[in-house]
Amino acid sequence: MTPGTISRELTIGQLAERSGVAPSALRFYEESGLIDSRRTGGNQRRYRRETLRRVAFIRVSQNLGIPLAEIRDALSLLPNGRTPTPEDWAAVSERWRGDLDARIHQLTQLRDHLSGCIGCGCLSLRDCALANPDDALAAKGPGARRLTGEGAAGRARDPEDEPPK
Amino acid sequence: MTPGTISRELTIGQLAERSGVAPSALRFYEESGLIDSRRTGGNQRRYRRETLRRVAFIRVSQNLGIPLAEIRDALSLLPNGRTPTPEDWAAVSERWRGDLDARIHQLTQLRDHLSGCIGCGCLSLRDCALANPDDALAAKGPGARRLTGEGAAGRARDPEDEPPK
DNA sequence: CCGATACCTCAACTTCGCTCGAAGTAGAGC
DNA sequence: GCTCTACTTCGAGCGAAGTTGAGGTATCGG
Repeated sequence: MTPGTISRELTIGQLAERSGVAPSALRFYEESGLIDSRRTGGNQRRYRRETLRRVAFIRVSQNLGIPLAEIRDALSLLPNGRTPTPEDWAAVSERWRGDLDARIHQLTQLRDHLSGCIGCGCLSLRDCALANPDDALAAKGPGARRLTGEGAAGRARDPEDEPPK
Repeated sequence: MTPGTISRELTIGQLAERSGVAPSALRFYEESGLIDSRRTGGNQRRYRRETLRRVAFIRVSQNLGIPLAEIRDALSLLPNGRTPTPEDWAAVSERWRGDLDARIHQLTQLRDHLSGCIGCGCLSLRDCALANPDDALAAKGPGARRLTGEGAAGRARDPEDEPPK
């Protein structure tokens, strides 16, 4: 390589270090179709620098509680071939906006009512939307728990269950 | 049973129906020390009605992304023997307050900056706190993913990775 | 008193998101 | 050319949060 031309590609170790994601996880992401790489003559992975951005997006999204499969779908909106522009990224991010809004709303409600609600009998839920994961968001909310659809924690109001005092 | 004296206890089926949580899950919670029951002569479970409230709390907390082990710890603050008062519940709920506040803050930041941030290079993170799960909350944030400590998604800023256009 | 339905235990299996180890190969520095 | 480290694949295992099924027992309504 001529001087001044630094390698614009990353090895898996470099990508791991810079993204803070373990090589094993990166291989796993690749296997799952979230990122891709080209191979050297000796079968080693080389990543475009842009992949750093992809990995960052993946971690942020995971943090949001979105499963990898869904993140993969979102990433598939990015152009292949061409390096994504800020506009491309904005379009992808837009996907989470609704989730994000709903989730913030839900958590805010929860914060403002949780303590009182549990004690008072409201958290026997039903109308109290707090614990109510019937909306799509809550179901996909935090994490790998694909609460298997169906009204989890619904209809629990119990007139006979009034706390003492 | 004398008429007028309705059974104040619930079978597992009744608890399941009213809480929206499957019997298998309730047995699992019991095994994990989150709820308890007395047994009939024939070895069947009978739950105090108060358990409904406990289960509701469990689901709400899970929804927050808190693992069962931690929920168990929180629930252990409730008095044993005596039926919890609203004040008891408030104390338990107080435990999540910090998490809740931090999480809301994080998601709000994310919402307000996500699109721009990813495209602009900021989401190569480091200073941009958005994807940064170094704080305790994010780690325990969504779900069963105990991101194994260590700065996941840190130091990824790359001056050489400027998007085109 | 009988039968239907709901319950019991226990072990095995599932999904997600990885990690670990073994056995072997590539590539960079001296 | 040699060595050392970083890489490769593959299969197994893990932890969380349950579900499923087999084989057996309670309890309730008629």
